[in-house]
Amino acid sequence: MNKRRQAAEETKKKIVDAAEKLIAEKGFDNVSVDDITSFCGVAKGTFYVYFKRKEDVVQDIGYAYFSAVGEEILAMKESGMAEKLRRYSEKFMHGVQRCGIRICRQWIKNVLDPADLPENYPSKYEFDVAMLENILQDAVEVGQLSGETPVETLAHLLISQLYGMMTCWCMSGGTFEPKDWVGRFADEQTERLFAPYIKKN
Amino acid sequence: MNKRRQAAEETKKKIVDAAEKLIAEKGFDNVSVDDITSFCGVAKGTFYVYFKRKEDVVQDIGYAYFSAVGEEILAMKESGMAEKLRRYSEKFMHGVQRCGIRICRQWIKNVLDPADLPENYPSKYEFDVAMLENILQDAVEVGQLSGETPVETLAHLLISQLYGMMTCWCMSGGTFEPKDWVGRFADEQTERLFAPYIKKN
Amino acid sequence: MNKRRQAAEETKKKIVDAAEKLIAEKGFDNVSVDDITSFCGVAKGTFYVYFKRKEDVVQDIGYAYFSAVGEEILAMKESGMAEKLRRYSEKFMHGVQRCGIRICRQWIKNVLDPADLPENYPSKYEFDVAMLENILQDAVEVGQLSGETPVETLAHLLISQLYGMMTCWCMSGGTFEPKDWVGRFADEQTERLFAPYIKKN
Amino acid sequence: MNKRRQAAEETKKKIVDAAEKLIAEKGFDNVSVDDITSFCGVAKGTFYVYFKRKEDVVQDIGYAYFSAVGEEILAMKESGMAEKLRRYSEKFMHGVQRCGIRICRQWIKNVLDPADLPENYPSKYEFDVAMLENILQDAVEVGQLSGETPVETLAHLLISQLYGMMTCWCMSGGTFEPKDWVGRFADEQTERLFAPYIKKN
DNA sequence: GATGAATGAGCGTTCATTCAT
DNA sequence: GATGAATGAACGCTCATTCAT
Repeated sequence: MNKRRQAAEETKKKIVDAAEKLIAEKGFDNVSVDDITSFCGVAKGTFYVYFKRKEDVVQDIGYAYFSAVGEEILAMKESGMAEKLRRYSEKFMHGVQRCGIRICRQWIKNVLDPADLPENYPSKYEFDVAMLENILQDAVEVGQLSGETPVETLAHLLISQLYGMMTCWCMSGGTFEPKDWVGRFADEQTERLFAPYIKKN
Repeated sequence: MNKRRQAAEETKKKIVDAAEKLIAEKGFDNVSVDDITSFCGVAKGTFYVYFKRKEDVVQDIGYAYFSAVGEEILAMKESGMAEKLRRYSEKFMHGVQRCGIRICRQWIKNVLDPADLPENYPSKYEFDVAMLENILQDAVEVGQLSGETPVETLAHLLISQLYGMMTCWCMSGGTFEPKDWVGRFADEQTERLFAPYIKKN
Repeated sequence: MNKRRQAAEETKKKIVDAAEKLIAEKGFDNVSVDDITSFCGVAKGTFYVYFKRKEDVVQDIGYAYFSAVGEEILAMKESGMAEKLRRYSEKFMHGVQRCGIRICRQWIKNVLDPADLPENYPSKYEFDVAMLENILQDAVEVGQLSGETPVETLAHLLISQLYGMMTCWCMSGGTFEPKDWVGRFADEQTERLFAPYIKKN
Repeated sequence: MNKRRQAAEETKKKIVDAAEKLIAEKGFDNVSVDDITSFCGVAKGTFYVYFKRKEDVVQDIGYAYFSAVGEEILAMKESGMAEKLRRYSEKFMHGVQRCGIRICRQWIKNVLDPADLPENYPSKYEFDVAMLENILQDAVEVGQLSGETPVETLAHLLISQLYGMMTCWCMSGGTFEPKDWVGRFADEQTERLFAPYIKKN
């Protein structure tokens, strides 16, 4: 039933939101599953209906935001490739700042030490790559990128750069302004990366 | 007897050094008391001979360094008050950088959340204030500061500023250079703070 | 309606078959309800439509086989009582071997520790006794056993013997050949048990 | 202190004895650490002072018996090698029977699936091999076995045979009489194995 | 002062079972 | 009848802390 499904979605959202709030505040290690579930009024076991392991909830934090970014870029029909990429990078780093250091730290940790993630459980990194692949594939189809564009490789490369920036930002404790870096990246690195495949018209 | 005292001092130092090394490397939460004691080859219980709680060991990290700083300033018989204060701040922040973020974070945590510290167990913050009071009191006695100098208040104020800087440095992940800040502080804030009490001669 | 009934019967069979396969392979304790239901493609809750507790599914394993045995004996119109009993015992132990130790162990466990079985949920033991009672009652009616035959008592006694053998076989890990034992039993114990009530003709 | 040590030894024994009793009765999977510790009146955590993991306690069951066997064989100064080996095998299998199937099953499981045993935690298998090596080495030194005897290899071979018998005995549910097998082994296999190294005098 | 055995609260995780849809 | 989201008790294990020796 649609209603059942919707209720479940809401429960999951309650858990993710509680996790986001508590982890951003106290750090991943200082928040227990019990804290999260009792904060949002569900049973402890319910957490494990939605996440195989405590760590996995972190992957879902910011999901709504980052999904919306993907949609937004796909909707930019009038814009050139360079602009799309710059906007994507900007929005991405904005999301990073929005989620905060503690959560980013956990994202990075999960990438560095993927442990035994169940197959059908994509890390945030994989989610991000997949979304960018979508964007690039779409650009190929509407003729903004050439048919030879190595979509997968480029997606990995750009996302890696963004994760690198996120990491630096975390390690720096959040001082430097990612927007400045993004500016430089979009104008230099990224453009150089994509230049060979961008079609002029 | 002296020998026993000395042996005890050495045991404590072994523990503190082990704690410093391990915490700096892995973070306070990821180091257990067992890790610390087995690393330096003493029994678990010995830890609690010297520290009431696991957190307390952090207060002693850097103790030797910060003590030496105090001694050094007191020995600067020829220098003016402004120079002493500037030097103190510089050395202080140098010690902060030397101990590293993970340890500073724990210092700050202990100040923010003093919990149920046993009365006769001064936090690092209190230790630092007391030392600065010593320095200021000495300056009053040698006539560098006026007899009306609110020693305690000023000590708290300056240490607070330094702790503020330490906090910023931690939150920034260690990027910005505290020395620059110290320069400005010593020249402006600190001087303004102490100006009314500094005696000209 | 008939169709619905049939569909339900099939669902139940799917569950029992999955349970049989998995339990025989891994043992009752190492198979979860989730394992069973996801193995046969039904929802977790469906299991509880058919069984009040996880343990109860074991009672239904081999049901088809043991039912068929009962039918077969009832159909042996031409045979004498001794032959019927011997055939029943043989077939019974054959079914036991067929289901395997792990499942038998669980049958025995359920008999030994009936816990809070819901009233209308006969254990396999009760099912077996009831079936044998049917066979004996039929024999009384066709004149093979005297009217004084204590049907219920005898059924319990014989089934107990067979369960004893099953238990021995389980405890022995399945080495000795139950058929040999059955041979001796049918010829000695069983015959002596039933002798007073078997009518000669 | 000796007293402390002794008290600890007793605590460990209490735990092992409780584990032996409960596991032999209900099987490893149906006994929790809580069951064991509360049965013998110690705190849950105490269990983990002595054993890294729940499984490890099984390795210590029967320890006293098997140690005594080793001592006994070493004390058989007057006996020939063949007799020593036969006695060892007999006593070993007697110990196996004494501990019961459920515990043997767990021993075998731990050998088959050593998981991540900590280095200094020998499995029962390793303990048994080491003890037999001792016995053989002693025999070499007193001149019963030649200097060329491949002590380690032979120890492994004989223990493997005994474990093979234990496994068969478990799988058979305990029916066949290990003593008979041992008889044959000691007379045939074992003697053939050791024959080339036994010195006649 | 030093020890290390003992403690017990707390954590992450599993899973049989319930029940509204 | 079938579903699957929700539950909560129970488990294995960790670890800061206490205390008799």
